[in-house]
Amino acid sequence: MIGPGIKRGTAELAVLSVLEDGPLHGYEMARSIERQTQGSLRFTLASLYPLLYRLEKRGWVRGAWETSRTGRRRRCYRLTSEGKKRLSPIRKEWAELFRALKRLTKVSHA
Amino acid sequence: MIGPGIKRGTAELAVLSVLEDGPLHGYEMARSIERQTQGSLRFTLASLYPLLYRLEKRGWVRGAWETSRTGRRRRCYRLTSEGKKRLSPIRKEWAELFRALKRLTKVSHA
DNA sequence: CCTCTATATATAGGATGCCTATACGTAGGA
DNA sequence: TCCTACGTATAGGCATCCTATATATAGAGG
Repeated sequence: MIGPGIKRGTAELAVLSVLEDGPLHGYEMARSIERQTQGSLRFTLASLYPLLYRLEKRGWVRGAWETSRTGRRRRCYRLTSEGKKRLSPIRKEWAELFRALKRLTKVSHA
Repeated sequence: MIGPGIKRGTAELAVLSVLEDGPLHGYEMARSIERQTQGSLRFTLASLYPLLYRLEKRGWVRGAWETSRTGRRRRCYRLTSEGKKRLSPIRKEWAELFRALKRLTKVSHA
């Protein structure tokens, strides 16, 4: 049974997924998601930041302030081992949603 | 670019899809969606009815009161030609979301 | 007869997640 | 000087889903 949260949480899956490939700060995450999906999926920073705070509060990601060469302060997030562990069932839930919608309708998934 | 609405509207796609196979009343829609997805996707009637009113207001479905043999009154909804026309781009948008998430993460879609 | 379950529609109220708008601030090019 | 890119942060709004509740008929079992 797919929970209610899954039908929304696209951003959560996206963020955890890009963080799996290595630490990133918020601004770069948004860019990375947009680039990797060729512009299909975009999130505003205003939705990403609160999401990152939630994820950090849960212990799925950990943020650390750093200062770039140019002296700009930014918060670099990395996936925790807890977060890595949680990603797998989330992916399974999404796969289930895909299967369900595929059965119900005729959404191609090429 | 995937619109903001698409990341939710699972119910909309589901309802329009089951109505494509023939007219149904609300209660039966919920059963049909659950059955066709083998229980993976369920909606409460409390979310389906308001959705049907919205769809009817847009002219995508049309509801008609009918009385069953047993004398029970119920509202039978059918997909309008307008609704049929709208279903196709919605499916395309979902397919795009699937592709995007597939690229981003490693959601299997078997 | 009474109660329980299935059928059937309807609305109120709440939670959540994403949005726009706005704010603050640095760096670099025109 | 102004504009764009970079970078984080919060307030306020809206849509969609949820739970809870109301109403009402049909049929089965006690």
